[in-house]
Amino acid sequence: MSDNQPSAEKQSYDFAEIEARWLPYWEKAGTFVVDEDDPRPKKYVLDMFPYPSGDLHMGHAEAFAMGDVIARYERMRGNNVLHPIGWDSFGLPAENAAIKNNAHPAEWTYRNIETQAASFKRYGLSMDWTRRLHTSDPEYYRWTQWLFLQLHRRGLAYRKDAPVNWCPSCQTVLANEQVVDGGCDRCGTAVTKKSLNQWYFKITDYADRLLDDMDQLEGAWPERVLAMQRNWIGRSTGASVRFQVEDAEPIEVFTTRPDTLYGVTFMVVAADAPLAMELVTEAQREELEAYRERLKSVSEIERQSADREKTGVLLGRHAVHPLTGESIPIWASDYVLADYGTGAVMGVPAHDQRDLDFALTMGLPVNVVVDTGEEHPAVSGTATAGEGTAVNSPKWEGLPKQEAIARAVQVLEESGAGEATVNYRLRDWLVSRQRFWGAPIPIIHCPDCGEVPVPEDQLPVALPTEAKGEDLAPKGTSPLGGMSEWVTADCPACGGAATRDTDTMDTFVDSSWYYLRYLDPTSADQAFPTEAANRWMPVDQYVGGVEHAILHLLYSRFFTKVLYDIGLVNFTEPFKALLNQGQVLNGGKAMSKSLGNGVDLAEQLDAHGVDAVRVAMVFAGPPEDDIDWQDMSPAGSAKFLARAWRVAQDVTSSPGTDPASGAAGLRAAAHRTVADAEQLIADQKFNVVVARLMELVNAARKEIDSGAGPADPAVREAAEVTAQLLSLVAPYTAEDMWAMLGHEPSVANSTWPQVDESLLVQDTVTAVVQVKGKLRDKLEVAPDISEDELEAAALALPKIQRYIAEDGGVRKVIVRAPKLVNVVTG
RNA sequence: GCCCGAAUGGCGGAAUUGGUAGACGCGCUCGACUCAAAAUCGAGUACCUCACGGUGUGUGGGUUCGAGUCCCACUUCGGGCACCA
Repeated sequence: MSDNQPSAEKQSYDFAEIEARWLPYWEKAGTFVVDEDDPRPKKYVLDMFPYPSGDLHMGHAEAFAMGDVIARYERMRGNNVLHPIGWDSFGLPAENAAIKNNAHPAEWTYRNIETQAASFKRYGLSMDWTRRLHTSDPEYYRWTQWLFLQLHRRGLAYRKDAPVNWCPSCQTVLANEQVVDGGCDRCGTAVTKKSLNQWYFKITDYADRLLDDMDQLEGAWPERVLAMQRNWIGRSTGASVRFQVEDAEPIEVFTTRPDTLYGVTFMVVAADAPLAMELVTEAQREELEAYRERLKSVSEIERQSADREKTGVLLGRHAVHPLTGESIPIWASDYVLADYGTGAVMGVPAHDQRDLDFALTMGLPVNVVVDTGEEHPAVSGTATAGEGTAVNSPKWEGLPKQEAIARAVQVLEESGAGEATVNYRLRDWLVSRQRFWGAPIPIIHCPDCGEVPVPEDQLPVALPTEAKGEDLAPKGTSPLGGMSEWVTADCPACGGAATRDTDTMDTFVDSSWYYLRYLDPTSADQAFPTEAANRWMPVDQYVGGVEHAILHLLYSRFFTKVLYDIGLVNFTEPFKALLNQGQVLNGGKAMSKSLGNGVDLAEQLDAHGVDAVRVAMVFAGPPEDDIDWQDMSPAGSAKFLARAWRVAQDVTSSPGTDPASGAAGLRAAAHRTVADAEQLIADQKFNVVVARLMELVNAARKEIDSGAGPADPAVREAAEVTAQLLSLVAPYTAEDMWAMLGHEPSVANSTWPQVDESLLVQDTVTAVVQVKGKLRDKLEVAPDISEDELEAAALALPKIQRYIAEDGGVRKVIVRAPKLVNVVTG
């Protein structure tokens, strides 16, 4: 290793030279390649894989710096660490670039991947590059298709006609989760509704498990992510109630407030649901059709606005109240959602604000059936939805809310008019897309046999490689549909002429299982090896942005549960712990081209060095907080790194020197730093780890310059500890220090320093003396001082005696030996 | 509207279980070295007060010998969901 040792004469810290020395070394030595047969405990540390949009940016730099701290720490702690990298490489931007440049999306995609890969390597991440994967490789999406077929086989992938979210700009459908504030989450265009036949995954079958299994994640996932998922799944308990209808099928509704049943004065069905057309009388048909026509021009953003004026059409038909036999008018309105519950609701205007707004607009009666002590809703305009006592409700008169609900359910069940029900906000996952650059859905449509899965041995259904430019332009139907040679296929069942399904899968399908593919990314026999999955999974630490709090994480959790049910894995949650790193802002705002406040990562790396940028990222604040580039100082970080490096350079003792005889103060500082770092890393306070390291470097500097001198064994010990701890954040500098100190590379594979507990025991501790809770004096005492001794010493202090005399004597003394005495006077 | 989270010097942020508020860094001031500069090293830096001392962790209350930390009410900011019956 003599090649790697800097020459003996003093040089100055040169990050470029240090980077040039170690980057090729790690690659050549395979420092971070995982040994599957390593018997040590496993740790799977995973960063959310990037989308290849141009080069890496500041956000990547932060997130991957955090993940690498954890991976490197776990490695030095004696674990066999799997820390892989790959690319989420299907998706729209590649397709748009291809249309613009008259090229195939693969060109843009793989060029960007190479750029990013080179940047990731330069960034010094402790990745196992041999496991690299790309979701757009046929070798990968073959298995995405295979998984689709497994879901299909179990009835979890199905097609239905339904109103779907449609982005007029991207010319494709969107999942519910991809509609943000009524707009497309990619381009922001207002989403419209369109009735289409589309593929869905039946995630709703897993709603309960997705909720209940969150118990496993409690404490290890950010609370807000768990809250968002709970909210998204939105379980509400209540009752189904059936209302008989004159000359038609009964209408079933869902309600969370069956106790308000006596307050029903009307019913409403979703105007855009087929049910409305079924119920409408001939006399009202024309009016309903006109209303439905008007609704088509209303954007989702408008429609979702809660304070919008209520509109609706009377259907001319009446339902029968199941308890009173009263006749109830049925309306159609757009304030009722077609795809939640049954698409119909019972209107209880007194106790539901939306129903009240509707009733007041249409002049419908408002009957109070829960006495909450508030003003009559018809007068106040505010529905009373809170706690209260049932009134005008013969079968549960006088009961408080919760009891009334229970009683109402019982009454409904006895009368056969309804039963207790659970409803979810979660909808099935719409997975088909009318775009080119994704995994084709492996289904063949046969005029005789219908929907036929592509046989597994014929996977992958590969994308055409010659398509380019205008071939890929969005047309409202999949571009694949225009490639007739590709579309034509023989039916696998009957051999007759048939056509391929021309839609591709949502890219979130690709990313729902990639963490399993890393376990054997090149396998041509299986999606992933079950044995290795059960050994490596679940991921011990997942790191990524909070923007995936719902979509990707929910889908991955769903996939894992499906795989568990199929018997392919023996765990039910994919990610044991989750760290959401914050964003890198500039001037309080997210960096963006339109604001012109972007900071180029490569320029910063050139100017300050990789390590300085990484230290700046980690030191700027707690990992989960947003950090602002304006508040950061990569130059300051570089200064610290140079300081640390010089400490190692100044060490004159030989490697292997016994530290026992070294300066006691510095030894204690070094061991205290290691002990603190362990706790701080467990608490994910990486910024404080850096602060502690700065203190240690300062202490070592002082010892060298004005203490025991550079030859003191404690200086070597401190330098070694610094190199090891620093390697979590600044791998290049640390590696160079480690080599200067005469050790074999790599510091990344060195053993985490052992804390000598006896060095942490201090000779004296500072006891604070308070009078009535205010700090008045301090005492240096032995750590094992008795309470009586400490009290006596404190009371004997002249300053304290003065306060006692002034304040009228001692009333009480609280002693917490050896840290504190509080004298209560008066 | 509902659900989460946050608020500490000029700035980013520290502060196991309630027990020295402001670690560490940035910035700023001064000094050493230098012909000079850079780099480096050292000292100082919450606020008020000449000082003794006093005041201080978004606001107002409370619990406690003692509160940044616990409880109640509120304010502001950030995030999520939202006509989900």
